[in-house]
Amino acid sequence: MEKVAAQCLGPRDRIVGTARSLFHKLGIRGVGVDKIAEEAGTNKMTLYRHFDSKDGLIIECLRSVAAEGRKFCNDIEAAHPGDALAQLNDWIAFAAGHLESDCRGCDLTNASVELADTDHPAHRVIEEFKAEHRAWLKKICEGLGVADPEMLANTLTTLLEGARVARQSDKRGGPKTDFTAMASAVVASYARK
Amino acid sequence: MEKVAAQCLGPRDRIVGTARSLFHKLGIRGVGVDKIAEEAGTNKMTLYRHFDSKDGLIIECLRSVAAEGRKFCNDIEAAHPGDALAQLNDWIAFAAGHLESDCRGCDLTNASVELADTDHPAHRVIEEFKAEHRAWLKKICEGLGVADPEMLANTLTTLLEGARVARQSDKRGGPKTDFTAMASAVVASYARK
DNA sequence: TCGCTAAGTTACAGACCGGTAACACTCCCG
DNA sequence: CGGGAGTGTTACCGGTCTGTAACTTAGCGA
Repeated sequence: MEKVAAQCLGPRDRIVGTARSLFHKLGIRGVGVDKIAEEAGTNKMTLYRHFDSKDGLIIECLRSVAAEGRKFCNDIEAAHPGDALAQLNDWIAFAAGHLESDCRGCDLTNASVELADTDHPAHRVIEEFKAEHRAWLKKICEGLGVADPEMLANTLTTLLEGARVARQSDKRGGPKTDFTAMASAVVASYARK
Repeated sequence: MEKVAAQCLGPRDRIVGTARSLFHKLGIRGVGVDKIAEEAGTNKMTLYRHFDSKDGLIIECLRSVAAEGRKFCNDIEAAHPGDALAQLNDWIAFAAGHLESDCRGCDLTNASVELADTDHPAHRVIEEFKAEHRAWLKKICEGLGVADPEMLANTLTTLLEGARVARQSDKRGGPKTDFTAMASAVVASYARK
């Protein structure tokens, strides 16, 4: 069959890419390793030669998602060196773009909901990235010179988290376009203080 | 065994109560009908006499959660008739209380994440309640006389949605206590306009 | 006491899942 | 040309899941 990803990548990368896509669409518990392997143009044995278990594949996928998130942050920072306001606006625009193009939310957040067991190693990866991202946004907010940069950063991340998860249970056009307005209003209110 | 709910209720109510509790703790896909029946002090056959399928039980549980949410709204409204600000403060306090006492978030939101298939009938129940709740909060915000009551209501619901889902991937003390501060700041900034 | 209904019990079917064993193949490097 | 690592293929194991069948028991009203 070799559905889509018949790219010139090794089996391992194809498996991670396919798994990420399927986990995103169907949920982690909604797809089996057999389907992942087949969709990646390989088979289950090869999958288990690269990953010790499904859980191992899951955390590899989440790490990959986190790495992408870090890259976005770095790109934003590199695009407007020293200009905190431009960086924040880019962050808002990037988030809004995500909301527009995709209605299944954040893979890390979804995983934390699906993997209810707190002891699951995936939670470490998720918590680490979320904390890192909050700290990064806080640093940017500090560059704005507002009164309470930490609370502004927390408000913005919470707002984004809510918008992304709400998009899955909100069938009006709402959250995607609303986010920019809500976030901008929050930023403006903090800047005014 | 008859774990906990050996109350004087019919099997049906015990099943719904137990299912809600287990779905909440372990996730919908993380618990089987057999475990639900056993924990409810009955058995699988009786469960299937009252519900046509696990999906049927799921939507019954979600309806029950939604009904509880409506009751909270009604209680808030009844406690401060005509006083929109007091109602809003109650809503914030109630939400903060929820964040403090529970770290597994909103059952409806979690279900919308777990049941990735958009055609699943549960999504109808979830979307309906979320829309209703947004409209209810919007009505209250209109009573405040602020400039843009709808955007304030959307900001607050999105903030709560984010705080509840973030609580599952945020192991610092954060979201619970932060929510009151963030929400109050948002309300204040809208009132000031 | 009779008889009906709701509930409990046991067993099972069929599907899917994660994970493994054994073996055949291909392709690249020396 | 030879050999070994990486990959593909098939079959299987044990467990769990939803859902059903057939039968027994308990309670309650007439």
